[in-house]
Amino acid sequence: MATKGGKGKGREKERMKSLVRSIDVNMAEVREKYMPGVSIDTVIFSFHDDELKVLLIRYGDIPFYCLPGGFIEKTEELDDAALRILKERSGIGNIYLEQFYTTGAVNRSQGHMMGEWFQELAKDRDVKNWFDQRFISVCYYALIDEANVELLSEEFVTEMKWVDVKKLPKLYLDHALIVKKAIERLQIDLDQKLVGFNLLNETFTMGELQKLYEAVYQKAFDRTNFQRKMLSMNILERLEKKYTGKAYKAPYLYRFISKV
Amino acid sequence: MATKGGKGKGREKERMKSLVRSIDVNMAEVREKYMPGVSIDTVIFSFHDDELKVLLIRYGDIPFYCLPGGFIEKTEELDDAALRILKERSGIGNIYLEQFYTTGAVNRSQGHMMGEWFQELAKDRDVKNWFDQRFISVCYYALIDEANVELLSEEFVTEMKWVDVKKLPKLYLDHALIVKKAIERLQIDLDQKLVGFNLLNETFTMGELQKLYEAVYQKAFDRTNFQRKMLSMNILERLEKKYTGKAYKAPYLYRFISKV
DNA sequence: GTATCATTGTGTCATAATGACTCAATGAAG
DNA sequence: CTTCATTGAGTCATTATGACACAATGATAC
Repeated sequence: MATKGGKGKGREKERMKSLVRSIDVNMAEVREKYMPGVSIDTVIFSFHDDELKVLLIRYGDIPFYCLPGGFIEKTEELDDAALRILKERSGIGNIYLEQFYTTGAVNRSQGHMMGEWFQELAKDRDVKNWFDQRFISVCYYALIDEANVELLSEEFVTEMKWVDVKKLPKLYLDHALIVKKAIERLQIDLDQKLVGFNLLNETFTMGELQKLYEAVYQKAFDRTNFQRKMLSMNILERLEKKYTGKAYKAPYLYRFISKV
Repeated sequence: MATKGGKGKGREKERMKSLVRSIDVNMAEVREKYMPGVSIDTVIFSFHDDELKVLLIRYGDIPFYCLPGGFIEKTEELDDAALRILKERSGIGNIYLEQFYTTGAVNRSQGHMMGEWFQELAKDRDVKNWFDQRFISVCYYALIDEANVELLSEEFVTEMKWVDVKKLPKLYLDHALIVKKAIERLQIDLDQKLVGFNLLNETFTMGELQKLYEAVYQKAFDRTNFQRKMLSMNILERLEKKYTGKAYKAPYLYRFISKV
């Protein structure tokens, strides 16, 4: 996906603090600033064209995709770090975000030459030792509305795109496993915590809501029973009808009412 | 609870590898061996006298209790580290063990003088810097049968006991929060994964099973409906009656059949 | 205007699950 | 033999669920 320009100096400044920028500063500063051996990865879901998608990025010429991730400042809360990283990567904040898994495979950093790749990107600065560390990664997932997001890619990010979870390319290390775990967690949370808020527009039709559920659970539901169940939960407010211009009955629009 | 003696040289050797022993070896070796800034804490549940209990330990003269915890070797998988630490603390292995949360509050190590306490225990070795690190702790929970466990306390462990989750004393840092999160997770898992296996004897009565559920969910269930639900799941095998010597009808004994 | 058609909203029906009960059976003590 | 706490099983009303049927609707084709 093509990189879109930032909107102002504020945003540019934020970008300066990011993971990838960090390899451009003095390594001593990085070691001073960040927790060693611990990282954060985020699985950012969106829902578009009836597909559940995750945000993937690629650095430099590295031939595989990564989940947006970063490091934890020594004086920063875990949740805050995840929010900051998410903000830096996708440009948005104020989002539903949940920790769901911590991965720490010993070989996470082996066989992938991440150190070499970033060393190449960073040129004469010594970053290899940093990236060759074994990282224990605390994983969060987030849901965003693809339509409301302006993707801001960073200096060393050569690609950034939404990918259907059913068509994942080769991913960095165990990131495919992380996505799998995130979907499992999303399935549990979708019903219980009504996290669908962020994956749909403010208003939506019952059919759209059902397609979201079907994308997340990767199975079909009976249309009428689905509608009955959703309505019986008393979390939807029925609005006016939506005239689509299509040759069939106009569906009602709904909105979540339990924002509280 | 009084410390019970180990059974042999093998067990003694295992104890040598533990967290607390580690402060007795050269700090350079500790820094070489373990991941910096990352720890593991375990919430070990047992069920006895109708109470859900957690295992707490106390080091030296430190005036508050801790969850059994330890550090992760640089070449060790996270799950393996948790198993090892659990083995070292409680003496048992081969147990249901699940990661459920990672905590990393910045002030986890502040205001508690953990560095000072351990420095005192370790005498002339420099351990303060290690224990004054900010630790991000990956938390696991485990279920064990209190009756089958021989508690082995270690050199610097002055106390080790089972405590009713409803009567927790002052705990180290955010360990009370960790216990709370563990119970929440246990409530979710108990039904779905039938983890009750390890909290009861091989055979048990329906009343005992109900009391376990009531202790975990901290609410009462209707006796007859509970029995109906359990029996309808087809996971229990009815055995002979249990003659308790009490002045009432003898209940049946049951056993889980879905060990597969 | 009228017919057509995909889609939507509502209703039916059988079955399963659940919560609140009743009631007989039982095992030991007095 | 009576008493009594406890246990196992059953009843009944209510709610939830899965599989359908069917009418309503909004645009298009004629």
